[in-house]
Amino acid sequence: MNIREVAAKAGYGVGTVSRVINGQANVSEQARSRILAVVEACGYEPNSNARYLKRREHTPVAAFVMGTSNRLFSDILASIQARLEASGEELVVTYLDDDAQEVAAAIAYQQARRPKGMLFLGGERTYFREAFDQIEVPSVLITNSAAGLGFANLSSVTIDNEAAAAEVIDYLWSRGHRRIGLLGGSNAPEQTAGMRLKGAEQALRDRNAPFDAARDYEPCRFSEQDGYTALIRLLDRAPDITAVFALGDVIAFGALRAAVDRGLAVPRDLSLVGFDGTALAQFSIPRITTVRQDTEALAQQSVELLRSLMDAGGEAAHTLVPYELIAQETVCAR
Amino acid sequence: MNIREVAAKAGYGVGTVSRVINGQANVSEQARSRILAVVEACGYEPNSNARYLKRREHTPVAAFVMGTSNRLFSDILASIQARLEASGEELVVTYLDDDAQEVAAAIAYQQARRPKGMLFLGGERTYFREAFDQIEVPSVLITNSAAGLGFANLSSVTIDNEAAAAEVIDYLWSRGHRRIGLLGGSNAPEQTAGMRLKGAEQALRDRNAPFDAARDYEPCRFSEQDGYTALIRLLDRAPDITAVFALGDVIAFGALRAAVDRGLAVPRDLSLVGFDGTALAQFSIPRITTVRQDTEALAQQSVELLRSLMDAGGEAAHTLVPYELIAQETVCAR
DNA sequence: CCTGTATATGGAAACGGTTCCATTGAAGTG
DNA sequence: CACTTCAATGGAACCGTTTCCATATACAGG
Repeated sequence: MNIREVAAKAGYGVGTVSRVINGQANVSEQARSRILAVVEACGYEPNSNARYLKRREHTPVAAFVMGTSNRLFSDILASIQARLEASGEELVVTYLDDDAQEVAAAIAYQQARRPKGMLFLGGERTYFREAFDQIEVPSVLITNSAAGLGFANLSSVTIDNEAAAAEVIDYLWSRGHRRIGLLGGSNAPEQTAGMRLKGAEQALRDRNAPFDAARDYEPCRFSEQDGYTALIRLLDRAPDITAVFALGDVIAFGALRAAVDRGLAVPRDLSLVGFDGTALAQFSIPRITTVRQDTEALAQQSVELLRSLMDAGGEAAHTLVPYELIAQETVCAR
Repeated sequence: MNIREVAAKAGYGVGTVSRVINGQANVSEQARSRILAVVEACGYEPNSNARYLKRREHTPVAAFVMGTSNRLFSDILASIQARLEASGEELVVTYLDDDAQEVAAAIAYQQARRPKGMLFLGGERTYFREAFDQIEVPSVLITNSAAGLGFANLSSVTIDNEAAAAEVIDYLWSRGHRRIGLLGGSNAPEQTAGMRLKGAEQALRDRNAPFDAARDYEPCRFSEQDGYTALIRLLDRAPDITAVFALGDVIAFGALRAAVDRGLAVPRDLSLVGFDGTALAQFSIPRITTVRQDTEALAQQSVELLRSLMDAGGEAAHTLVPYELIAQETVCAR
């Protein structure tokens, strides 16, 4: 069933049918209803390839997810998907390891099909600047800030990671912790973990805390296994820390396990704070004190922003959404 | 840049260029290398819409994920994605709640674009039979068996859920547990949880265990929150159970939290077994005894099966992959 | 040298939409 | 009534591929 058959059945020309389908003006009420009746009866669906070919648009919105382990991203993604679908847009998702070559190749691959827009969830490496150089369509980084990157096509929707991290340090400090370890992310300064790191370090410096990044900070990827290994390494190097701030819940979850395996009771022997506010923190034993990111708000803002960029164009924008420190069971006073 | 420009630049006709790009025979070595050089130099990428339009194929493989909370699915999905990409295929992922209307609509929507094939991850409801009625392209259920459904287009790749569940019961029984509660899934008999339920019930009956489904089984969705609530309800009803078999790790994770909140020590007061072998079970405190599904094998078999169905057609097939009971820390002897 | 077969190539047609231009008829205007 | 304007419509051309058919060239066998 194609548009010419529909036109023949309805007794109109293909042009009129096309106008009806796309809701354009200059169609009589009679033509509209007659054509819609035929469309309905035949279950006709326009061929999206032909449509996109002619419109010279391409594949739908492309999303890239860096790292599969991060529950936060599944939650956000599901919400984004629902929102796009509500307005009849498709989403093509690519899962990636946080690896330079792979990311660059995937972006190139997707962009060759000229998507209307792209979304990026997560990613921590410094290669970002380079991989992003090739981006030509409106794109939104989610949970990663693009504010400092200065690309005209790169918008972002995040929480204020720096402030949130400072708040975590403030919280730990007020509970008497002085020697605080940091866990997770890379040292790519513009990316999510980098911002959290920066906020935390600054807060520690502001209080003249004895913080030495080389000793008290252990970078790692966002997965339970990496969090586990990282805490072991951190404790070997800095056994006198009384609290650990893990820059993500998955990391904190792995670290919690590592602490217990080392015979440390949490929070009695070691306090722990996570980040993201996922189910992991909410249901683990003990419940992990964390910073909740509003996944719904992140999804909503991203979609809204991307749509306005795709439809109307305009400058890249950088939106902040609220966060909230959730005090649970993995921090105690010293 | 389109194929005609490439042809002109290389000094050949469009037919030859097309043959080169698609790796077909009857092209001279000289033509091939000359054309490939031009393609390389211009960064030419075939327009996928035009290609699909002409080939009368449509959108790429469509995947449906029921429920966002299941970590198992993220893992499998990432692996599938990588495998499809390796052979130049795209994957369009739709996340869905496990809700009848939504699922039916999403299938209809995707199928209207005539994908080459479809993949389904999870899903527990009885509506499946009806929603699947409309499926016209080769499709593979992953972790859900389609063997009993009898649809010609519906293949499946799963573990033997019935046997695995029986093995869990066997394990608990051998540790002295007689009153065993079951948690999770719906009572849709053909679906994943249904098969596990059936296997577990049968194993209990085989041993003349005092199992009463109405009392000792509490259905729930695959999320931590649902697992939490479900265990509370189960314990209210059947406080004398000594072990709980949760039909998924997310459920077990939530249930573990619920047990602790009720003041029950796991495993001393209550033993717990999960299912899936995700990071949740591996890192939780205590580590949850579970059945590991080989996500790589599931992904590999699914892709292989789907590809052969898409390329060569043929009968629906039902593949089993191995599983493994992993005894960890949430079961103790009675 | 002629014919037959295999290989290499060019190019038109077709896939199913959208869009633009031409045409028609009706309504509005002086 | 002649002339303009405008809404409604039809249909050809085009988007960028693939594919099929026609043609050209090479080479083998008789």
